[in-house]
Amino acid sequence: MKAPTVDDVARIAGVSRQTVSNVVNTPDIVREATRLRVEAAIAELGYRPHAAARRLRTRRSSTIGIHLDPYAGGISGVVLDRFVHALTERAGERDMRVLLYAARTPEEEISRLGDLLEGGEVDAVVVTGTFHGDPRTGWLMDRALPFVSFGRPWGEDDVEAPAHLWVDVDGAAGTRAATAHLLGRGVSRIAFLGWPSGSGTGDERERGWRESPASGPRWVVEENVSAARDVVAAGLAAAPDVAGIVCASDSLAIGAHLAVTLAGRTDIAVIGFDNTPAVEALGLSSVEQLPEKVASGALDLLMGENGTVVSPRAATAGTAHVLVEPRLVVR
Amino acid sequence: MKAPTVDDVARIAGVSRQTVSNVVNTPDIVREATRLRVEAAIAELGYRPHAAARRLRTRRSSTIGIHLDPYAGGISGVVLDRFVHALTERAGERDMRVLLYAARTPEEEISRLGDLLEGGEVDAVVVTGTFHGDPRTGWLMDRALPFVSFGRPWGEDDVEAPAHLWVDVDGAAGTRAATAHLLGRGVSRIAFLGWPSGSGTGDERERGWRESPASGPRWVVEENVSAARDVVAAGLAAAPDVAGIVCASDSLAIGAHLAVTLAGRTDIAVIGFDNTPAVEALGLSSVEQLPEKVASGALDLLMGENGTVVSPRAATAGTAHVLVEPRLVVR
DNA sequence: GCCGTCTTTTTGAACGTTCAAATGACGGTC
DNA sequence: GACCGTCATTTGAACGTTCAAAAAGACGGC
Repeated sequence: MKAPTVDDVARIAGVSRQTVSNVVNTPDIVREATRLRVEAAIAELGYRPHAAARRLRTRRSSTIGIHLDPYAGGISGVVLDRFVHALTERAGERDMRVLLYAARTPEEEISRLGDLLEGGEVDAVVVTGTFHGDPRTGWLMDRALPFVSFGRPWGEDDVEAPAHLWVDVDGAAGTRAATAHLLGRGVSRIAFLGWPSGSGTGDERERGWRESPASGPRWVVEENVSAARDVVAAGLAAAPDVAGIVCASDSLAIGAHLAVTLAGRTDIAVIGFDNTPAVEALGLSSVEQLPEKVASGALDLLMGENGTVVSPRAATAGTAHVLVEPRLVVR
Repeated sequence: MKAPTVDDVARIAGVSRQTVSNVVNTPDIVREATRLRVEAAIAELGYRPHAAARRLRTRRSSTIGIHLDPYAGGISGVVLDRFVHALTERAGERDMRVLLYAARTPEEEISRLGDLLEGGEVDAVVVTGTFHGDPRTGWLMDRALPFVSFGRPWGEDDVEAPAHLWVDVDGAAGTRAATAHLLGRGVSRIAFLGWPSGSGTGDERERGWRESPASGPRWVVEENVSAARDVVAAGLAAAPDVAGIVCASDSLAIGAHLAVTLAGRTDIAVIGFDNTPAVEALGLSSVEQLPEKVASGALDLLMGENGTVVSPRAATAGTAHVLVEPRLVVR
């Protein structure tokens, strides 16, 4: 009843331990006849390599860690979840596993990161939701631990001289596309509904609208559907000629949609950001972040274009980040 | 620059390997003075136990595997994602990790399950989205591999003589509560908007409404917002006295909500199922599945009430499943 | 038949931990 | 003072794999 080991397979096939190992890991260096004999023995016994023994010897876990925030309940979590899905699929293609870990605070997360990385539980981690002055990235860099962040290193550096590997979505390009789409349909008075200044992500998204040849008010509100509805209702009353609203998130877009519907102004086009199931259900257009591309980019940075082993790219300008161009989904 | 091992710590603290191991794993059997000395040495060197070595020796990975479906894009994925979040948090409290794996078909999933469980990569798995005649559960049972399913073993058995460990949400109780809520508010003509018969989950949810003292039509449609909208629009035209709609999912509820709004019948109450961010944003009531309780239940079944080691409960009647009573969130 | 080269296979050791059993220290009892 | 029991600590071995180096085989040329 005990699980078979390389030795058991070797005995049956009449070869040595190491040859069995070679058949499993580097079949091309084994003579064909031998290989077939060993493969038959493996099949007969139902042999599976023991992951822990392999990890111990190779000092690789073939596992990537990713943090899950305490579930916020809001719409925003959906993008992260889609990213986790995509990461799992892409990682599987490279014979990698994805391990989740939970932490409520950056401090708790740092402690977890230490356990996981220095204990050899994971080979690298993906840090999500970075913010200005994030203690996690600094801690990881000090120890030269392999990681990539989903979200750029706000403020500290940028595209020119990256402080570390990162992947991000080009928020400005997203809102620029949304604004251009409305302009192309003859809408000229286009408002932007965004968050208070100071969040890197929000400022980026606003920039794509501001730099477009569109005129219209800028409305500001916290991430909250009913607050957004009220702000838009008031804004429309003050500026009734607005004919399109570009929003920094789908939550805000839903609020705007409600205000527009209640005011009977269904002629006004509302565009969201994140393309969550909620706006899909409501038939609103939205900017799609393409989490699949973000996931592929993260793995490329950590493992090289086609690598199956973690060996992070050096953080030198130009190749140390991936900036994904989002796509406008028109409905 | 090499990572310190138990031996390094032992040398500094002037004790043996095993004593260091005891300080880490069973501190109470070590004399206080010794323990403090060892702890100081651990802190000084920044020692972390090497996960792979521990796993190899103990033959435990302290890891639970969970499958992620290919991302469907729809609203339904949200419940599973919340469950994964909750499972990760609860598992962390018991010193357990959660490993994700992807698979597109049941066959591919079975192959993955074999690798993970028999290779010692995970101690147990959580199988989600079980269906009638599911090949995965049978395969796992044949090999006596530890697992629990989120979703009951439809058809093959049930509460009386469980075939395996399972956790599920009591769908009938959810729609019963929704119907009762409407009845309590004086609404008597209550329709049910559900899926075609045959899916265990859908039939359960319908049952909670059918067994309630409510009269009203039963409308059937695939899981699709615009199809639901059309069905409800037609249904309301035929039965204008309907004053409440209980739905089998939030997607259907959004469709119903759209139909109700377009028909100007905002007096009609619509209740969804899953309490996703989308219906929250729209201000609809919905039945909340409480994924946190499902996650706790799954771990209780796999590890015992307070255990920190996987040792699945025997599948004997009464204690081999957890049926979570959902909660109606009124908006 | 022997040598050199290249390919294929085998051998010994090591990865870092914990289990199981042995040893040592210390009081208490007869 | 010898013996016993309890508690604290140490010792040797084992978990299953792959690395690095050594050995054996195959093959052609002379």
